[in-house]
Amino acid sequence: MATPLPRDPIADARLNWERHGWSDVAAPMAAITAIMRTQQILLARIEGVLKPFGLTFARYELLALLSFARSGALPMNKASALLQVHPTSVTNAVDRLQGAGLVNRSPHPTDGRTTLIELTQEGRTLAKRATAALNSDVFAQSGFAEQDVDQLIRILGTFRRNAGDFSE
Amino acid sequence: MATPLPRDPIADARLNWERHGWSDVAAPMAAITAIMRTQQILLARIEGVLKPFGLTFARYELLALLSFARSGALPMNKASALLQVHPTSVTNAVDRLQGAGLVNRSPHPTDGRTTLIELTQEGRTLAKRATAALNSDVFAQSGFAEQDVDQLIRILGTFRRNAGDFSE
DNA sequence: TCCAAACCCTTGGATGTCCTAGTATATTGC
DNA sequence: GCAATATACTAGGACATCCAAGGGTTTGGA
Repeated sequence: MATPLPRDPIADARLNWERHGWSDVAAPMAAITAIMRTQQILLARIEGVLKPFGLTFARYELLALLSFARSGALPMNKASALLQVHPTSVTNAVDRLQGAGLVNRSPHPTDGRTTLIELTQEGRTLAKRATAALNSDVFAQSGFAEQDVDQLIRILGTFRRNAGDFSE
Repeated sequence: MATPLPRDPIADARLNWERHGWSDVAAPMAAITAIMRTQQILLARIEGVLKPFGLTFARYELLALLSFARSGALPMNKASALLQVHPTSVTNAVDRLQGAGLVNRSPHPTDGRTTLIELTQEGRTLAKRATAALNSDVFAQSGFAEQDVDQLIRILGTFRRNAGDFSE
């Protein structure tokens, strides 16, 4: 980990915004920049925990998604929609997971366009172990106070709904 | 924009966590996943606004940082520290900005190891225009309620300090 | 029935991030 | 004063993401 900066760079950016007469958007700018930076920190932690398993976050997410599907299999376009990433990203992740023997591709029984991704036994086992590691090493020590976790879920949930992620 | 999902995938993930007996970490898991997804949405918006200027977010951040430096110039290692990205990422961004005529590299007057990045006149102008676009098209319509912006700044500020971003 | 439009996946290209290693310059300690 | 250590930047490689384009499969309207 790098040496801490003497001052908060995002707070400084906010001051710069105010100095330049953009006070009306300085706070949202700071909040959005903080989200970007926080994501970066969390991603680094997650990748660090997953590295010993030979997984990246993208691959883990796919593995976890499959492990929660009753049949252990999902169409690629379904996975793309649920993970909210571009179809090519799923193709990429499946290629690597398949290369590692964690998933298999199989044709859809009724739709010739669709490819199903299914967990292998090793894939299911690895997903379980990786999840346990994330639970204990990241989620159980998130660094957020309990009531702040609730605030985040509420605030970001509203944001995501307004952004068109889901309708419900 | 893709069609909204009928259900919130993160809320579903949380239910899955609870069903598997991980209730104690289900909420932080949901909060962290929400941060990842929110970052993705915001980044896409920002990149969309910057695209007409021929900028990406990474390049914009560097340009903006330089525009706030009194002299319009910074050592690369300083930029790396303030933007909190790897030095090679700064090298990459400077290469492209320099290719576009927006910044120049110049030797540090007293330290032969150090390279200064300085804004060109076009760089300064473009930074100004891009910032105006972000202010009006992203930050002024962030989608966060005013009090939620304050909550985010507080919660994420505490998190970043605890994560070692800054000491203050 | 049949062809155009819609849909699904993959390939190829551009960008960004990080890591590791290598070169050059400064600083430190003996 | 000089060797050992530290610092600064860059080159090459692995991954991830997106976009654009292409080939195969389905669907739906004329």
